[in-house]
Amino acid sequence: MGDYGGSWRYAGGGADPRRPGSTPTKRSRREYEDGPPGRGTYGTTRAGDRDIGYGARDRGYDDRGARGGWRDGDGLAGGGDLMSYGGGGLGGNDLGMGPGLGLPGGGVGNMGPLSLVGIPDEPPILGPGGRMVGLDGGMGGRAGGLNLNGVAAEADALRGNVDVLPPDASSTLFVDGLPQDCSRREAAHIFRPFIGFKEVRLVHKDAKRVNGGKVVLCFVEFADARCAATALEALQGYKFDETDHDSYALRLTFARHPGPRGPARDDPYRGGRERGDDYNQRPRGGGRR
DNA sequence: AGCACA
Repeated sequence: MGDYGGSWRYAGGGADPRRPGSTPTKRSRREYEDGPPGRGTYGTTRAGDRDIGYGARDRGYDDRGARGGWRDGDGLAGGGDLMSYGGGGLGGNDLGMGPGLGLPGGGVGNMGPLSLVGIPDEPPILGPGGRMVGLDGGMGGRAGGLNLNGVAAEADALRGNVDVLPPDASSTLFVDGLPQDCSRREAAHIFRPFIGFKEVRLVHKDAKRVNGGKVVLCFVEFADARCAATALEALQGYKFDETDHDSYALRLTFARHPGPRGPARDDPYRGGRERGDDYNQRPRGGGRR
């Protein structure tokens, strides 16, 4: 029962970037980066309808992605490579969220964070987008005609109901509860499927308890707060081993001091987003030069 | 509950 549970929603229901007809070629990718900063139309939230279950937690999303056909590039960053996901290109199963849309420099803007949760071993599901929130930027039209295969609940969940983000929302997630031996690569696999994912930073700290060992903290950078929020909600409580009830469950919050190292200083997108006060106040580069 | 990197 976190603070965020159900109290807000986020833009879901983007079109699947890989859907035919709007194939994100390298050329068209540029368009995505220029999505209008506007708010889009926030759908109303239906009260009581929680647990969107983007599937990250209840579908076999963990390992298949990791071992499947990732084309890894550098293996960790979200941006850059139009990888074919699960080896499938358009065949998307898995989460179907937009890894194919790894945007360099974080340009997702307010595109619906999720295209759609894939259903393993189901035919490809295209972006729901019944109502696409603020996605007019460059997807080349609305995502009509989806094929939801009659999964009504899924459709509802993905329709893209949005409320405002929590006040402390930021583009950086703080993730706790990773196993000690979790590698950066492994952590990145968890978040990469989410649109707007950029980077994972692992931090090894000593546990508070003296007898405790190390604890692994994780900071995940997203293109914007809404993308982060989507991942937060979807992965909250995510268990590494869902068969083992005692296994690690992720706890995700927004980072207290979102200090995105990126976007790079020359990234034009940088100006479009508000930054925390203390970030700007923070001394940079140690004094005079 | 636990928050680092530049």
